[in-house]
Amino acid sequence: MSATTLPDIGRAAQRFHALSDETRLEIVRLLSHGERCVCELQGALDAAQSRLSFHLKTLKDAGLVSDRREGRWVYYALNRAALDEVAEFASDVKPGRHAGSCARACCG
Amino acid sequence: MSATTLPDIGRAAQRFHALSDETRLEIVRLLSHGERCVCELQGALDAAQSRLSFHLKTLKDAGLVSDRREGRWVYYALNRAALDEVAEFASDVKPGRHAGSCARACCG
DNA sequence: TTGACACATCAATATAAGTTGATATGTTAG
DNA sequence: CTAACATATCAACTTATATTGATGTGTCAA
Repeated sequence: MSATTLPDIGRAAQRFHALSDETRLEIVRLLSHGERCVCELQGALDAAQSRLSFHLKTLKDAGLVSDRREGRWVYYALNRAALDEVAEFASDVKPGRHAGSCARACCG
Repeated sequence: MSATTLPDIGRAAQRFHALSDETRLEIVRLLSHGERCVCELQGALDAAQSRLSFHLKTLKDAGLVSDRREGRWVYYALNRAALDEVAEFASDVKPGRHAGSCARACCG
């Protein structure tokens, strides 16, 4: 991922959007300790079940988490690759990474 | 910034939200080449002026850009520290960083 | 000091996202 | 087979965001 050819800016926006909600960030924080089923998250966050389900779907659609059914439980886990992409975007875009290669590039 | 004490989750959400819009990501991409005045961005993005102004304010409120007036122009530039924080969040939260230290932590 | 320029702000509107409560689906225990 | 559980989905509603066009503010040049 290079800053000159940012891939799929729409996909990046979707990932950032998934991370733009406090409830979802709490979920991510909890999942950073390992996979969890919905009911565990529910207990930890004290959130209505349908609400949690909605946020998990948002995270999943953005590729940030994956889910896995085990019996009646569904376990969610963070997707490391997607988080890498997020971090990569942020560092690729930092000024200085272009070493003056394109002083007035992109702006007419 | 450590994952066990994610600072100000609200602030993180605000930063991610600022990055959750394609127009704003384009702005960020342009600014990654160096500071730009609004009219340059306007030309590059073919966006209405008030629209651009709105998005720049969103980025500024989130601390992702700073502005500087020079004569009649206002130049915007990326804020490296804020981008660092974004990248840091993404990497702090990656599974594996907790090395089994808290197997079932946080979940009752 | 007037006019043009660069930008910000506002009000109105349109669209998207989040919450809630109810219902549906799949799974397991009895 | 049925009841209970874990989760997903849906419809209705509320709230937040984005877009547009108009107006306001600061700055410069003539």
